Amino acid sequence: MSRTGRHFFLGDAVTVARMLPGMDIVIASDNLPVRYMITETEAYLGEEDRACHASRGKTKRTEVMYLDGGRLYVYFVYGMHWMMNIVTGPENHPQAVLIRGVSGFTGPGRVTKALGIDRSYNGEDLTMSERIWIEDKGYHPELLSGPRVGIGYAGEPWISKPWRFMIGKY
DNA sequence: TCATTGATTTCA
DNA sequence: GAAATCAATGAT
Repeated sequence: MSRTGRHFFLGDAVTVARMLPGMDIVIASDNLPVRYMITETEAYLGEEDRACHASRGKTKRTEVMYLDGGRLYVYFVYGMHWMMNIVTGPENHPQAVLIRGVSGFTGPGRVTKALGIDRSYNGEDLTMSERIWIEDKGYHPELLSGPRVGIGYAGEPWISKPWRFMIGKY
């Protein structure tokens, strides 16, 4: 059992998004570690990417994405759902990977509900935290990819970028 | 297909 | 300040 360190998260969001499915999120909020295998991710790639929240510059909400990779970017949307993202890339390269699914829970809102993720996890450092981290068990299955969900406002070419990844095969 | 729901952002 | 927006979900 080994916690994934900083180096892994300094890669670009697409690279990290492709590596995460098959890896585990370990959450120890009640002092008892519980593992969930990541099954689906999406990459949001910097200020250029109109679908990325950082495309309109640094704000109070997006500032955590400007730190170096390995931290959580957690935000609230539609008045009811928390979204959990992992910040990637070096400092001042705002990128993140949305966790869309884990074993047993499909959909980003359901994932955060299952894991008990809320605002208190925003900025949490996955390389240091006592309550949440990532482990690589060496399982890296074949992935399917496709366009990201719910970002029609971003326009082309961003709508069509195949930056959604999920475990599966044809 | 529609209602829900409130923080964040944008516009004035 | 007020108005619009929104990485979604569950019910109808």
